[in-house]
Order: sequence, then C-alpha cells, then structure tokens
Amino acid sequence: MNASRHSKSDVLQAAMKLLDEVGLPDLTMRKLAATLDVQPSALYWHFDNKQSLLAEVSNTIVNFAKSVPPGKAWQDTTLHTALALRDALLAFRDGAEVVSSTLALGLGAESALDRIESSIAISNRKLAQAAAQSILFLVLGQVWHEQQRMQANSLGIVDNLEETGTPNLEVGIRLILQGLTEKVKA
Amino acid sequence: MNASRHSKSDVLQAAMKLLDEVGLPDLTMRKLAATLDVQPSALYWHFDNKQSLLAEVSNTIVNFAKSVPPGKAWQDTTLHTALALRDALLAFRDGAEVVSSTLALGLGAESALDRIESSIAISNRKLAQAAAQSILFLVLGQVWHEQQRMQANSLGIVDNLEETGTPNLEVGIRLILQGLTEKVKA
DNA sequence: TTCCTTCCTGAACACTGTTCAGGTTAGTAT
DNA sequence: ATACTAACCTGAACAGTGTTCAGGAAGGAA
Repeated sequence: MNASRHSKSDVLQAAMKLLDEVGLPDLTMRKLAATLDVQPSALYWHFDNKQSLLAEVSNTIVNFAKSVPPGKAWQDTTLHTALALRDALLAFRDGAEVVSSTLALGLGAESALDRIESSIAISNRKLAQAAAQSILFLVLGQVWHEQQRMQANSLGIVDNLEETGTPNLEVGIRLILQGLTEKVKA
Repeated sequence: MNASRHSKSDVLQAAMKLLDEVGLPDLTMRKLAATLDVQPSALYWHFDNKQSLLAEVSNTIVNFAKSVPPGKAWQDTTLHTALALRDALLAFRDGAEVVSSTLALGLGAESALDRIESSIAISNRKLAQAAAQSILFLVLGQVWHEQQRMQANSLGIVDNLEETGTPNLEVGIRLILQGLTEKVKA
C-alpha cells in the first residue's frame, strides 16, 4: 500500500481506512500522507483541500446504503430506506458526523435526501420534501449521538446504560410516517 | 471592556460577542484573549479548555429560549417550546452548530431536551422521550442547515432561493405531534 | 529522444489549542 | 501597616494543524 504512485481513489480509500482506525478528530492530512508514504503536500494534487476529501468520504458512506426496492406500502419503503441509511452511517466510524458536516456545508451527500424523498409516494411534493428532510435530520442526529457515545464508552467514560439510541430512531420515523399518512387522508 | 481584571462571566460574555462578530470557525482562544487585552493563557484560568467554554456558551443559548406556559392542548405547548428553542438558536450566530456539538459530546445543553419532553403530556414516557429526542434533532438539524446557508449567502455564494428552511421545520414537528396523537389514541 | 501529463518532494507560512513557572493584584485577617 | 492568601495574569514555549509553492522525477506516447 505504498512505495509506488497513487491515484485519487487510492487516497480516498486510504482516508476511509484511516478514519476507521483513528476516528474523525485524528484524521489529519499528515497522518493520511504517512500511511501512503508520501509528503502531505502530495495530497493536494488529488484534492483541493481537506473538505473536498471529506465530501467524497461522505458520498462513499451515503452510497454504501443499498437502495431499497419498493415494497407493498410506501411507508415501509421509506422506513427501510431510512434504516438503510442509518446502517450505512453506523458502518463507518464517525460516519454521521462526517456526513452531517459536509451536508451542512452543501458539499455532498445530497443523494441521501433524494432517496428518502423519492420513496415518499404522495402527491403533495412540498410536504414530501419537508418530511424527507425531517427524517434525514432525525437519522443523522440519532446516529451521531450514538456514535459519540460509542467512542466515549470505549474510552472508559461512564456508561449511563440507557441504550435508548437505536429504538428511538425507528419510533421517531414511524411517528413522522403516521402523521404523514393521516395528513394525506384529509 | 479591558484594562482591568476579568471574571469568568466576563470571558463568557466576550466569547458570545465574538461569536456573533466572527462566527464559530473564527472563534479562537487567541482572538478571544485579544478582545479582553489578555494573554491566551489567561483564559485557562477561567476554563479548563475551549470545549468547556463552548459548553457554557451552549447553555446560555439554550437557556435564552423563554419557557412556554402550558396552554390548552399539550401539542400546542410542545410545538411552541420547539419553536422557542428554534428562535433561541437563530438568535446567535452558528448557534445550532455550537449546541449540536456540545450536545453530541454530552457536555451541556441537555435542558433543551428536558423542556421538550416535559411538555409532552402523555403517559407513555418512553414514547414521549423518543418523540422529544426526535423533535430536538429536527430543530437542530434544520437550524444548522439554515444558518449555514445564511453565511454562504452572505459570502456571495449562489442563492438557490428555495427558502424551504423555516416552513419545513414546523411541518416536520407537526407530523411528529400528529403521529404521536394518533398513537396515543390507540 | 523529445514532450507532456501525472505525481511527488522539501521547505516554509500562518495559524491552532494548551501548558507552565513565575509574577502581579486585590482583599482579608492579624 | 503587615502578612497572608486567593484570584488573576504574563511570556514563552510545545506540538500540532491545513495549505502553498517552486521545482523535480516517473511513465507513457509521438
């Protein structure tokens, strides 16, 4: 994984591996360069800056969620789409924080929103968009919270053992879907 | 605002003023020290580290939301509580990001969640807690998004003029409340 | 062999949060 | 007034950060 020249996707791949090993706060350009046996400045040939790198990391994470085939009721499809995104975020260390940040900066990961929204099969698109955005924020917030606690616990910090993370997310999404269903009936 | 010695709350106050002037990314310990005519190291007598400072900034922001008196229906009270929190976040530059971060780290601002949860007058407390957490993430995510766009626009970056921020939040909260109401009936 | 694109070096710049030994100031007690 | 003590600050340094830039080397095609 060194000694020769590297392509852009090599760097991206190394970044994701390093993220998994050390977490987002310690994912520095210098450490990344070191794993590739390269000077830090070499990274800037492949990416304009660190944010651009993180944007592609975000896209990789989000696209890791396998797309959910439409099932019987669209509510089920939406729920599973959201849970698939949740699983993708959880599959990468600090995944939720990475995606949240680049999403806030408007630099990527928009496909997450698109997938949720297009699964909501109601005619009022403006309502569908609002609901999709709500579900997305819910997933990101919950997983971010959960992953932060994972790291805190692994560092020996007190475990308040509420374990309220995962179940809460599904409950929240179901509340939105139920509200949506009622509102569409009227 | 200088020349004499400073108390802990002086520093906190100066931090909030500086936050408003330069935003979170430029809120550095050195700049903060400069506004107080003090060496950066002096700040560490008042606060253990920057995160502790930001935690108190977060608490100040969250407690800025005036508490909503219980009205006719608890759904209304919850909605207004959430919107009051939204207004508080919007009242401070990068408020949502500051609060999100310290909340994720578990270092403060928990009263925001408490206020929302205690406004949800249903007997199933576990459900109420899940709903409150959902509403909180929704508010934080939406306002963070909105404030990021405010800064982007003020920097001359393209305005996609969707203006979908503020209305979407209320819609999302109402969906959760409606779903909650339905679920409680059953 | 020339040429051009791709990739990298090495050094520097301008920052960042944080620590620490020591000094000053203010207030309280004797 | 003197001594003591807590509150507050200095000045310098440490170890790190993202990023820039002039120049050099590797690889393939003409």
